[in-house]
Amino acid sequence: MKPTDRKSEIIAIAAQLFKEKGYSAVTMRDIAQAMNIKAASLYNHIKSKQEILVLIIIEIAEEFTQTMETIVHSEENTIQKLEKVIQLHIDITLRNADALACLNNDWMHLADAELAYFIKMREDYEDNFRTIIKSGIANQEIKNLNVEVIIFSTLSTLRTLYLWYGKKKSPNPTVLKSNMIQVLLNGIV
Amino acid sequence: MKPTDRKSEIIAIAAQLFKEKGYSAVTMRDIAQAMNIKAASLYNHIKSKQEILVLIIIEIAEEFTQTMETIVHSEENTIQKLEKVIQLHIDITLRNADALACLNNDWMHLADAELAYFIKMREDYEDNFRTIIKSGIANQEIKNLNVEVIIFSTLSTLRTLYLWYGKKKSPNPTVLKSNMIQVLLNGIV
DNA sequence: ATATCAAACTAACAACTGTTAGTTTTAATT
DNA sequence: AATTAAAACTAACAGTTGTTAGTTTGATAT
Repeated sequence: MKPTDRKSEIIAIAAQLFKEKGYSAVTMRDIAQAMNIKAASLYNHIKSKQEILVLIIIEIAEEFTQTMETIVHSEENTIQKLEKVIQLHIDITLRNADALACLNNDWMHLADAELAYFIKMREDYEDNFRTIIKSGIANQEIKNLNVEVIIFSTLSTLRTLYLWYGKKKSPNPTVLKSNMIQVLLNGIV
Repeated sequence: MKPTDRKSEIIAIAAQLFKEKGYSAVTMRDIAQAMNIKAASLYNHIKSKQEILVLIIIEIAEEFTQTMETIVHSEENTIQKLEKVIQLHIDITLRNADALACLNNDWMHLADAELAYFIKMREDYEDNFRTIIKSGIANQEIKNLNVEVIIFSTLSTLRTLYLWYGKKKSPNPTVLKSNMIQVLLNGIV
């Protein structure tokens, strides 16, 4: 019935719980109970609670980083690049909203090497986004507004999509994408 | 030197710590240490850790609720109302970014009555926002796009302002407000 | 000087935390 | 039927958690 192995199940369930209550508020016993096993049994599959967090966050962060790298170096115009970025966020949100919530809220509970790695990826991502916007302003494809405000308002929306998707009133993916492009690029007025 | 009483100091320091690590990851000993006292001494001023959370979140939530109520019932046009909402979020972010972070990330750790009260306020806030947008679309002051997408992208940006404000690259409040209005209302293209 | 009171302290608690060690169960392979 | 290995179990640990009880300190008012 379930083609995924036990470790993947643990990670999926943990991500779900982390989304609801946050990493620190979720105990190994909570995760175990959600799987109908005892906490100690989890350690047959994973090394530590930390490892679960790392596996949830880093994979997704790398996907963002790599796809953004591809987009920024492509030959498309600014508008097309921004549409690709919007698509990227919508895709990952639809595929793994729980992990995305975890990445957004619990990244600071990563330790040492992984924390540094994550922060580096996030900075690179924002720098690439900034490059797209600046070049768009230079070409006059984008209005000459404060670059940081543009980056911040766009990324804020895309990063918190997971909060809204799944609500009863939220539109289907196709409508979401086209309306999101309209709202973020052309405004609402 | 400090006109605030001890209880207010505890709440301010706790909000700061909650912002950095989240409610569950911050211990009473952490809060005490940041004040150079022992954990038990905190209980001369506050009833419980829960009470700290309630005091941080509810006051701000009520301010949002009340001001939004005033805005939605005012005689201004849709654009003016939206500008007032943007101003509201910027004002509170500048005045109390820590509490805002706490409201956004830790509201689910409220208990019972306060949790229900908070959720009610948040729903009312969103409903009032929806009313403004719908009436704006009806008047043709606002484009006829998906209402939920408009609400979600605007509120996402305004709610996470605290994440960006204070960064070195962030603009001063006046520039922030005018650019934010431009970006959110008229778009970037 | 004495009394007062807020605000600090020490000491301790019972419950809960992540994790380990060693054992038993379960199911597939030989 | 015997062997193996994955995956569950019980029991326990050392450290941390929020909180309480009772005591001492230090400044202010009498």
